[in-house]
Amino acid sequence: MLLSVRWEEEKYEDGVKWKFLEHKGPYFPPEYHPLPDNVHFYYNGKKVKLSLAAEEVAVFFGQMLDHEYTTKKVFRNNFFIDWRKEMTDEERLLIEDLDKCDFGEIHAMHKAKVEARKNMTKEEKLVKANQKITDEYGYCLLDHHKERVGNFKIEPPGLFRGRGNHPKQGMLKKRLQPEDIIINCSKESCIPVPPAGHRWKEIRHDNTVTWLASWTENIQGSFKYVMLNANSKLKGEKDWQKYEVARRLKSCVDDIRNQYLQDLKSTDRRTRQRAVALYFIDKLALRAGNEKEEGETADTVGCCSLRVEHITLHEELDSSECVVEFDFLGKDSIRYYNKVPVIRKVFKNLKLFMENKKPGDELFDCLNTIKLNKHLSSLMPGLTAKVFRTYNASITLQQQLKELTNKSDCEAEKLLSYNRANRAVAILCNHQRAPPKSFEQSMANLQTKIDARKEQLALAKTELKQAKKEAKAKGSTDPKLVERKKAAVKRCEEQLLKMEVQATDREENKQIALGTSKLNYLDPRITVAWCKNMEVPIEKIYSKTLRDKFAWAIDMTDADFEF
DNA sequence: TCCGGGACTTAGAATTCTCGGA
DNA sequence: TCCGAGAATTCTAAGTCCCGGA
Repeated sequence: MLLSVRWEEEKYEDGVKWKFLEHKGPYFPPEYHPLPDNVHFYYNGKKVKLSLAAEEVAVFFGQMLDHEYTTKKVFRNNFFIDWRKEMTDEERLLIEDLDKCDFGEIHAMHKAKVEARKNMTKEEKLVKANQKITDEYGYCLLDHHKERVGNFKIEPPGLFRGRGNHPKQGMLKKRLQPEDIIINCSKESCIPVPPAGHRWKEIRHDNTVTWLASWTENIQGSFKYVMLNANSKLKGEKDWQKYEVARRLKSCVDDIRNQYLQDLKSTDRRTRQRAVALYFIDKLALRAGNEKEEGETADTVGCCSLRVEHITLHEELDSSECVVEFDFLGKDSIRYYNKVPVIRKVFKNLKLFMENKKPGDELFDCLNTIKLNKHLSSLMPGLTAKVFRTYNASITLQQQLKELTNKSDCEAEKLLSYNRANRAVAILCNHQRAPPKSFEQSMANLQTKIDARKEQLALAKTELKQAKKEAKAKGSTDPKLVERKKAAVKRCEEQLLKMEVQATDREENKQIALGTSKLNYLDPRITVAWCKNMEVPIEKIYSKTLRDKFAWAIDMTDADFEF
């Protein structure tokens, strides 16, 4: 196991990220194995033996049959177009309608495989073989340190699963070959050996970047990278820097806020648009909102790319004045819906920006993220729109923890408070999740348990009373009986409280994802300091992976740390 | 100033693992 | 000991932001 690295050892020269990098190259997924003889594909009711290439793609679809994706028109169309490209001329001539395709046996085979795997022992699941792959490909040597590689496995082929209403969903993600992969490593290192009979696309020695391998993905034409694990020195240092920038914002945020409040009155429309956008980014933790290529991705927006149709102005709503109602799809097509009272100057500006525009027109027609970030970096070096999210998330956690936790609380209560503070951040950042499938059932189960425990407690109390009475009346035959009964009542009460707290926590968490903010937005030093103050073990908050990732913070943080 | 390429962080879903209760 | 729910981890899509060239 790797030990966490200390950070003071060496400072990198400006622009040079590393001096020595050696690795084995990425791991390629196994080749496609043809279907067994008893599994068939049918077209129009007739058995059809597909060519290997077409069969592989058919299997991708067949495996997904339970998924909603396969019912969507766009997904089906894209899949069918790409599938036909893999077919032989003969197959193409025959298979002309996806609706006439029967993947039933392929689907059944897949389900049976999944089921069989469930019942396998660890050995059968090839745990050891997988460990061997990790041992061989999962590590690299970076400036004399052995470091874990994050995603050392090349992405297997499959059907593209874009989020939301993605125009390219269902397209074929092609199998990657070594010939597609660029390797990056030191000149003087052992160059990774490509799989037998293959060669790499290119070998590069660029020490100003942190990736070990890269390729161009065939759906959007974007780059993909093999990079280091989050617990690596390189990533850890970057993470630390991110929070230091956010802390610097803390020291000048008042000035910046005053500035944009002033700018709301500017005679220059561009300045006023920038000020309103900044007001949203600061107050609502909206993302910057880069421009996107139309038709290439799902239609989502952030602050700068908001359109008129995404907001509704209410002079008065629910006894508040100047309310802006937001309704748009953000990153990952997650809906942002919020009704926010704003100051009058913002409200008036919004009205002006919306004048004479159609619903599909840009709200901030004189603004984009480049202009916004240029302005921000002039106010503070390193300041960009996303720093506000980090800053507001972390400061909110710190404030909420102060407000909610008492040293005298029991551990379960402290953890509930922590989760509530975490939740406040997740709500601010709009981190949502689909409610777990079995949510209602599991809540009901928990309630049943709580009820049972309540009965048990009542019984224990009665027994205690009885024992006391008997002890008083005739001097007990068992002198420790009362003590034992007392302990039983106490135990019962503790268990009941724990369950009730758990139920509250779970209910409040139904549609909220805490993980994203914990992983990306909350300065871990706030949490480490809180744990020390509250005498809560860090393991209660951070999983093993998070403790590794935040090793730098766990090492360096004292109880008196202030964000 | 605009544009596209490039590198990196952030995101929810899918998959795998683990642990507590029957 | 077995099972299943929930936690942890993995996966990879989808953002942000910077840079360099025209």
